[in-house]
Amino acid sequence: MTESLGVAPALVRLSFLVSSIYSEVCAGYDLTAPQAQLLCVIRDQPRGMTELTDLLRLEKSSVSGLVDRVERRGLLRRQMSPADRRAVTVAPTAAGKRVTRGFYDEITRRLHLLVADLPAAERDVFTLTASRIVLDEAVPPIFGAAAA
Amino acid sequence: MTESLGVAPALVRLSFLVSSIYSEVCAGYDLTAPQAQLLCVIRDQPRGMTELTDLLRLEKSSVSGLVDRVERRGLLRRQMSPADRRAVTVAPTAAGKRVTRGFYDEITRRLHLLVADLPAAERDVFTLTASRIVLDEAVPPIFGAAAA
DNA sequence: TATTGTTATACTCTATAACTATA
DNA sequence: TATAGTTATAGAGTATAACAATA
Repeated sequence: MTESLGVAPALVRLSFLVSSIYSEVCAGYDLTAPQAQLLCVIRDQPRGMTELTDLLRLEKSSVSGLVDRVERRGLLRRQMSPADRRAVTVAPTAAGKRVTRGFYDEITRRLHLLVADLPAAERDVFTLTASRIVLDEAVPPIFGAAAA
Repeated sequence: MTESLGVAPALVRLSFLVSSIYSEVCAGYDLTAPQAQLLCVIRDQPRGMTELTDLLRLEKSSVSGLVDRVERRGLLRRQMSPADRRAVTVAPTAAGKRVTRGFYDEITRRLHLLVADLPAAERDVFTLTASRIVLDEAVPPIFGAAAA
């Protein structure tokens, strides 16, 4: 039997734990957490800079710099939009896709391990409640498919 | 009825959400997230630099710099240890205690709001499972009381 | 005028490596 | 020698403000 923490300590510590695992896996791919997040966001479809601003919740100048650094590593490229000559689209390169897939799969594996010891029913209920919270709060799809 | 995400997307997005709220509240107190975390960790008792290294999972030089910046704002002070003349103890000032209390209470309030719309039973089960995970994984007590 | 994006600047955060002082 | 902590350095991340180009 476990003593329950309060809601706030439980959430803050869980967030700290997940972030730690995320960063640990990032390091294995020579990525920083923001870089990995960017790659995950453009995984399914190319995105414009303004769109990335919303998804990552960063200022546009921050996105510019972040895209610069990942581009310099050859993991993504900027594409000019034919329709709007101001606009830029960001898409992963072949190397970027490989890295993203490896990273994504390993994160998934590591997080499954985190709940592996729980009874299946408890695990499912927990995941469902967490899903409810993030869907209710309109958290951007920074990991996993955009829609259900 | 909500469609459930997978375990990994649910956890990653929940962590992103909690971090966003954490940072938002930090901004209201003119703190960065690492600074607030430091203040929360020394809230209940003074800590040595090496101890902070373990609690915050940072290198000692990172802790030095972080303590420098919070000290410069007058929110904590370094105290010499009488027993070991190499050792330093970090404790909040009166101003630091006030800021920490305000920050802590607001984070708590904001996170309670996050689960306020859930049925009480679901909320309790969710909190218990989250507690189990973080206690099993020996997450450092970066928020809330150290022990149960 | 509004929008898209970049650049300049400044500060925080973090790690690695080298260092000082004490145990 | 080992431990506690700081300093030097370098790079990533971020925001604000000013800017250029296009719509």
